[in-house]
Amino acid sequence: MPEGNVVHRLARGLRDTLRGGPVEASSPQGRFADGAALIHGERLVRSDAWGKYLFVDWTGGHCLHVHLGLIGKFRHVPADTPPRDTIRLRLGTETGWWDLTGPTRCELITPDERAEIVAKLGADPLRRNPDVEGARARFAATNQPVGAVLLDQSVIAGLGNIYRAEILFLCGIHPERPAGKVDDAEFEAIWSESVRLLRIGVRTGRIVTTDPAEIGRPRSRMRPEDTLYVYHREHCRRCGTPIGTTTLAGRPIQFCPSCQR
DNA sequence: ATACCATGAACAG
DNA sequence: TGTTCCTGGTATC
Repeated sequence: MPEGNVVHRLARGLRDTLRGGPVEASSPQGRFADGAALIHGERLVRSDAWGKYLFVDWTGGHCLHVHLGLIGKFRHVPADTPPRDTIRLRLGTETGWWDLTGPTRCELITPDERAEIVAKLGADPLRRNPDVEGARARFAATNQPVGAVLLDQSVIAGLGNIYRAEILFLCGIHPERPAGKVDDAEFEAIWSESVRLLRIGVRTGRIVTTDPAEIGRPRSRMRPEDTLYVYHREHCRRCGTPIGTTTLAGRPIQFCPSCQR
């Protein structure tokens, strides 16, 4: 269940473990047998994440496009792990396997198709030159609730349901506020928190938004129930106020009625 | 054994 | 806005 941090971490993991040797590719489930056959024996050239989209380029010119969707996983497992029949794609070298299950998309695409996907994505806080001004302009131009805009991948790419709730909490902004009424300082805070939190998410491999000083232990040793302020909580982790829930962009979002205005 | 739910998004209407 | 797809851990019988 991935937000941008997971996909960027994945891109890095594939790069680090598959680089060099020819890859062994198969589709135990069968639904990607043709694609796996085309990748089989090739070498990884590039592994790249844009928001929640993963692109892996191979010698021979094939580009593998993977989107994990809500339930997809791409796990690094030991070389002796038996293949389950739900594995859409298995990639590996002697060091171990990468098993892909439950993706929304797993396909080989052309450079043009890749460019079309990337063109639709907004500023990715984890990439080099994100279009922050574009995101700012989109905020200013809409009266959609800010909580809905944060899920729109064409504005900011990589945030999901957990990050949107936590970022708005940290910025003290009520999710139903129209994005157009977010002022400049608040937009800057939303952006800088997106960058900060996603980076922590890539580094640690999980979403931790709470302040280690506030919790009293380092992120690496935080209990799961202490890692978030509002998402899926009964009470605000900071002030104890009962959490409110509303639905934005078709999905539930939690907020603290006391901390967020 | 079965039901339900989840960090997503494409598609229909 | 609602429906659909994909998997697997947990809850419930």
